[in-house]
Amino acid sequence: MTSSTLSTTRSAEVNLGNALEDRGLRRTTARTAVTDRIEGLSDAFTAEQLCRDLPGVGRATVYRTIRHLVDAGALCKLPILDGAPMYSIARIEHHHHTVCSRCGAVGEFRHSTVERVMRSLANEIDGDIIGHRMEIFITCNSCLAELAAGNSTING
Amino acid sequence: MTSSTLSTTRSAEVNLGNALEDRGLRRTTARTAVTDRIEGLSDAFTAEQLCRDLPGVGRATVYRTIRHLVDAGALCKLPILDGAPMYSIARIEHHHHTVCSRCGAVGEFRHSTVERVMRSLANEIDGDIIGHRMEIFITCNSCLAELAAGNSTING
DNA sequence: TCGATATTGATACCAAGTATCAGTAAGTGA
DNA sequence: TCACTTACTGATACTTGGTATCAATATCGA
Repeated sequence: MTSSTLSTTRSAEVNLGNALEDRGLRRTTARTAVTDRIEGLSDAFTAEQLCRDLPGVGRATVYRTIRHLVDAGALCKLPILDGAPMYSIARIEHHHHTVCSRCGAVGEFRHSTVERVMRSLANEIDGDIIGHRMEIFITCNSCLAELAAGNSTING
Repeated sequence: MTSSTLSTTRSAEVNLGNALEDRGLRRTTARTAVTDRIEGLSDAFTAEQLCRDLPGVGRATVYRTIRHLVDAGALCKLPILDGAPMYSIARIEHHHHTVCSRCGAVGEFRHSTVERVMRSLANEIDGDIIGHRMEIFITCNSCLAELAAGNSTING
């Protein structure tokens, strides 16, 4: 994480409740429970995980609140190859994701070169480009550490 | 489509039946029906679409055959933001996809700059990069033509 | 406080995909 | 060609992820 073009800066000012109010939605106890829980999570999550974490809030309400937050641009929905999509708080406006293929941890990053490539592709793609999505699959540092520890225990 | 770095070359030699046999799977009438149908499609497709097209083949068999083909690397599975994943024949070994957000048409492309960006990101991402995925959302040329025709009829 | 209305959550439902398993087809050796 | 083993099939039931419905309830401005 050395280049100035790469940013994973986290803003502490994310307030999902405000994002809902800004869209004219009421601040209810159920919605507050959902947004508080999401803000308390450090990683990406699935809708079902949130339902399990909040047994006092109905499934329909959890799904509805997530949808509102995605519509508001406060959450990003990340389609996963197998299984339910994951959601993460959109802390950086336009960004891409790293997904650890071992533990599923999702990170955000932004790299100016990716945007430059998109501009250069614009001349070469048949049709009008209206957006793009990029995911980088990694083995994250903590998994690498675990793997190394595991190997040293087993093998020597 | 002018640059030599961008390739959408289609090889006519794709044979999904062989891909299955190479994995030690039997060449059965049901599997042949599925692979023939897929080879006859010009565009990406969903599993359910294939089930509808092949009423004589069981749903389970269609899903199983698709899974085998994906495992064999002969099909690529494309997670879509909402709805069922789409599948397309993997004609180019490593490639990315363009997805028309109006008609859903999926194209393949390969661009050397994308790979260069990946190599430059390797130094800057926390963890080991093991792969990546990129989709470009477009309005394809035929949709643009349709839209233009529709506008000229309605507005002028 | 009142009343209009947005919201909730239990429930039923739908779509996509998988597990099960008895019956069948395919390959193989005699 | 036959018999036999084993892979494969497909009907079915099930699971998972998510949405629609709707009566009851909470919210918030007047």
